[in-house]
Amino acid sequence: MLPTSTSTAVLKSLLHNPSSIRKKSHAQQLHAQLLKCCPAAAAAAIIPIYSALGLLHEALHAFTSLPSRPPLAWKSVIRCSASHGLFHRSVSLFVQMRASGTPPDGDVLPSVLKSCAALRDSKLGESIHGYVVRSGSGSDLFTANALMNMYCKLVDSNNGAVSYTRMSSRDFDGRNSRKFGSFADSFHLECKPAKNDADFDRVASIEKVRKVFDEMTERDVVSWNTLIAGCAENGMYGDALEMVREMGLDALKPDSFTLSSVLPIFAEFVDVRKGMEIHGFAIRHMFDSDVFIGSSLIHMYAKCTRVEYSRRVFDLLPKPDAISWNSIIAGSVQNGMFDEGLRLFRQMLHAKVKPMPVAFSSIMPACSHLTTLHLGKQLHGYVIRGGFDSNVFIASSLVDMYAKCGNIRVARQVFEGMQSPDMVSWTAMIMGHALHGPAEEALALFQRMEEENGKPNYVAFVAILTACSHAGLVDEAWKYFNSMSKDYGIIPCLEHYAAVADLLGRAGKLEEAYDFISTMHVKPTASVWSTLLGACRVHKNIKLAEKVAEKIFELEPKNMGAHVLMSNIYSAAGKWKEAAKLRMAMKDKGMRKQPACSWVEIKNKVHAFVAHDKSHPFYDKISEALEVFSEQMEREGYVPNTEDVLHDIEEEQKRYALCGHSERLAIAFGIISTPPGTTIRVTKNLRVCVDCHTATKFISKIVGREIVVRDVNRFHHFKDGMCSCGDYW
DNA sequence: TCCCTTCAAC
Repeated sequence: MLPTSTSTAVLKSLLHNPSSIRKKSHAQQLHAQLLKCCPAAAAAAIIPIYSALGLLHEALHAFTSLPSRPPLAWKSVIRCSASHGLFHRSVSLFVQMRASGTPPDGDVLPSVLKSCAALRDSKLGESIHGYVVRSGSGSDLFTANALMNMYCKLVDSNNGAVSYTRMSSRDFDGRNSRKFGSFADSFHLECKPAKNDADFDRVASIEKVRKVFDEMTERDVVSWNTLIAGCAENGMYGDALEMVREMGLDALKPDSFTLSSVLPIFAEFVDVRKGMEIHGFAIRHMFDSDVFIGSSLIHMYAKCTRVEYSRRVFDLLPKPDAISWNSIIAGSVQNGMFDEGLRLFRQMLHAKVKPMPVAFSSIMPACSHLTTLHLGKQLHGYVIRGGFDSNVFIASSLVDMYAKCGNIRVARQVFEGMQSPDMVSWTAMIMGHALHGPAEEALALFQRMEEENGKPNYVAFVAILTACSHAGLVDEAWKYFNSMSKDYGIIPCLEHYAAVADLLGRAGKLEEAYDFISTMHVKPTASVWSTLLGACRVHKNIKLAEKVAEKIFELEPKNMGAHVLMSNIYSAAGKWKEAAKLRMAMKDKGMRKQPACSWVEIKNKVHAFVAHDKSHPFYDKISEALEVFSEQMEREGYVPNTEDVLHDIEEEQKRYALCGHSERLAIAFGIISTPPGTTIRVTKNLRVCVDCHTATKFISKIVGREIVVRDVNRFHHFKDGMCSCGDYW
């Protein structure tokens, strides 16, 4: 507390030593006393103090009361605005400052440049750069660093059509460095040169950064870090790592900023060995409790599927911040630990850490995967209350969540409500329509996207090809597949090939699919072959199936799906001996068939049903309802399709077997547990069988309900006896 | 003045 009355001498000494004032109340008292003793000079004297304390409101208030504004007052409010994230204000104050004839200097330019960077305003940025050069501030270290940072941020990040060549760990080649031993060894990574226009744009922009850097007469660790981060963020990984070594030659040690810029590179390239070396370096230099490094390490380990290490790093952080929480949540979700992700999210809220907007897009996929619409809706509520709903990332993940949880209408509503959807939003929506059908919606949206949003990226093509595949649109698919590389310069990757191969197979063009897969430019995976094996079953081609199965067993000798499919193919053809042989082989290899399971969400609770499971407390009621449905269905012309029942048993038993299918139980339970007219949403871990598909169509008509079934591949919307998949799946 | 985290994927 200051004395109530301070002598002019004390006031003067306080003003000369403003860092001694650390509290808002002290600054305000000082201000009051200044106003009393020398009102004319009070405002000008107090502004730098308010600014230094981050009291923007007070500083601006004093600033507006000033009739004439000294340079220090201008600088203070400009810097304070920038540090509060008020970049527009900071820049407009700078413009006013110049108009007033006050000459800016190296003290203020860095924050102005930072504001330009944050505003992604390249025109403004370049004009400020011009000013920097003219005013001779270009040689100022801080200004030059800020200038580099600005150009890093101005690199066109709008173009999503970039796909970098990923490399495996064997492409790393350790090289010795005198200064940092094994740490510097980590920084050898050759990257393939940039391939497409977007890459060239980025490289060209980084050149501007490089030019500023090269012309600097004096460089510090920040200069190097800025350049390294700029390269790393723009995919120039090799250059980034090379520069870490170069900075060592400049006798500068990488610091925690350097490490957190390069760690994502090893995350991106999934090289846990190199990542661990950096972890070791961080520990030796006591950087490991740094939240920035911690978050990068969590991310890196998660990317390398070592979530348990991520968890250890997280647990050792003394004070995890919102970003560290988000990293561990995202890492868990991305590694399929959805429940764990949700648990951590709740824990974060419990720890009174305010989730940052991105946390919602990290956790939302957990709801999408678990099909827990009620949780997704809760999160949506939280998002709206937090005012995050205009955030494009969050809106995109909401679109995805609603689509994956079966509510394509709300997904579309959220999408249409977006101010400026980006490529991800469009892609999520197109994928949503691809999964739900009809495919025409997806095709129309793709066209709209090309008109409104410009170039589709490679994921957008995955989405549109998936849509074609789900609807059997062979010609359209070829059109997109060809135009992808011809018109957009996107090299097809496994997902594109997989979609086309899947489509050819479903359309019965089995040989064509086989040739396509055999000659594609990417090594086919077992899952690609598996789609063809599935097609062989549908189209009853045993010979090709055997050939395909062999390919799969070569790649994955214990592939469960392929064993089951192949054994079913034999059974369907009456080749019981071969089927039995395969089953025996599975037993010998210690493989167990995945049980069919379906889930239905009733009153915010998820109920699970395993085929023929009688343990549900309402089993009798469910069974009774199914019998009633069966009678009505047969009156309406339903004929059981027992083809999918592959056991060597009597027809009557087969019919009984069908009624025990898990989705049938889940649907029946949904109907008897909800008021008339309620939509039933069921998720199944396998594909729906032909008979259940037919039966569900009848049931939807009989009970007048919409029934939405999500199987491993897509959604089926049953309504009035029809299905949105058009019976093609 | 610099660094970290985020979406879409048969």
